[in-house]
Amino acid sequence: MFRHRVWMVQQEARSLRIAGDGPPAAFDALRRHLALDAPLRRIEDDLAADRVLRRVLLRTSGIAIMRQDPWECLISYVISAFNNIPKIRLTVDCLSRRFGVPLGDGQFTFPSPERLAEARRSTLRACILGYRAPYVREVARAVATGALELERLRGLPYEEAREALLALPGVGEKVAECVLLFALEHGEAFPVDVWIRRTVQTLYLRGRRATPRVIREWARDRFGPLAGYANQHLFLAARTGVLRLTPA
DNA sequence: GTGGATCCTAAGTT
DNA sequence: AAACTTAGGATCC
Repeated sequence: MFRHRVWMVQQEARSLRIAGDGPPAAFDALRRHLALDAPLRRIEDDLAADRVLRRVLLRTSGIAIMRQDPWECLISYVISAFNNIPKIRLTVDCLSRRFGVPLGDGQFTFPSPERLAEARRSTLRACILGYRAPYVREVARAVATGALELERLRGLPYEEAREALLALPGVGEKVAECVLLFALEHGEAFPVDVWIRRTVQTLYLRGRRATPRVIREWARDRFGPLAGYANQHLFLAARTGVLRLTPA
């Protein structure tokens, strides 16, 4: 589902087949949403200058970083903290059913900031948010009142956009970097979770330990505007197990 | 082999 | 720096 419309997107050998009825403008918007316009050849050629990535790319080539909706992305990652993926899905589905707009076919849109901002804490907790409930509501309130203008962060320098996100409750370094990279088009963002940390330590630091902050700064220094793409190739390789990493 | 109790884990942040 | 909600997976009867 994209912008209140249901689309069929099917993976082909080296491309995507998109089906759905809507004006050409909506189709183009979906293409940009999926980042089908990203210059992957050039990006990967650049990254391949790095010895480690050159090897990783053999297994991960072809991925693009979607341009997600900032609001939906922000809330989703606030929910993701210290949580697991199946449960994150349950929560997002629950919130959509209770606060989203029904599309008539059994599906619901992601809830608006306004609806979440006025949600009762008890209702939020019913969606298994647990201790994150007040975070979600406060973030929703910041967006609903205009105290936080997410779209404006897109055009700000990376550091400034980052600071604005970190000021929100429930948003730490990792979540902020995710929103910067996946929604706000800040390509130098480098989210460090346990997988990325382990991978970087093993492949680049000879197994030596480093804090998330050190790793993030190291990555930005090394890969610049492509740090985010480097991150995703390393992450995918780690999670799909093609690197045979020893757990740290 | 199936079912249920129990323990552990999980896309971090405060 | 310890504590945090809680569903799902792993382990063990």
